[in-house]
Amino acid sequence: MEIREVLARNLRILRQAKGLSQEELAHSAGIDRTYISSLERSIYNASIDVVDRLATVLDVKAMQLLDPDTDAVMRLGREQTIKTPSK
Amino acid sequence: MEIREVLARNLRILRQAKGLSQEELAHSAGIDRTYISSLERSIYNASIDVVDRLATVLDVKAMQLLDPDTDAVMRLGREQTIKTPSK
DNA sequence: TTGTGACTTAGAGTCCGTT
DNA sequence: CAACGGACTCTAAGTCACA
Repeated sequence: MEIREVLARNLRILRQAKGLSQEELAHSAGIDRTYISSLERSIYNASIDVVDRLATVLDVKAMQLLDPDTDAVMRLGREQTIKTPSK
Repeated sequence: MEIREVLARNLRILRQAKGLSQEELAHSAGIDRTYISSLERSIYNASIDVVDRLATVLDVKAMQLLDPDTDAVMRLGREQTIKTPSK
């Protein structure tokens, strides 16, 4: 399992868990919409900087986006759905 | 704290814990010698593929190289020192 | 709303060397 | 053994048009 596929899956899981479209996520992270699409299709080896920016928007740590454990990531996604913005 | 600095520190900690030189690590991971040096000095934003290959050589998961928790990484480093190659 | 191709450019990553 | 520089190549980064 390529690391870029792990990122692709986690990205999509967490993005959908937050109810965001690729466009919304892209805008929040200051990244182009089509680039998000590319990442979710494992086209590129993202840099850790991009991973970090996406993680911030998705309310997780950068390291969690690279976690191959899908279940753990989905649990994380559900938490994020419940723990709404607040503050 | 920039993500590339986190990687830089973790890289150096784990590499030294394994008693490897930059050159040895570079060679084992199929990466250029000077590039490892650059990464440890936070010059570049590595791609997740490079992070993954380095993690493999260092006997850790890719996600652990991006862990900002220095103590956790050092504990990991000590474990790796004890649990020698074997096999 | 997303996928895809075509494109440009900034920077990742390599290879030579010296200090 | 590591830091550092220059010159190079290749791909990620970023944008646009269109299905």
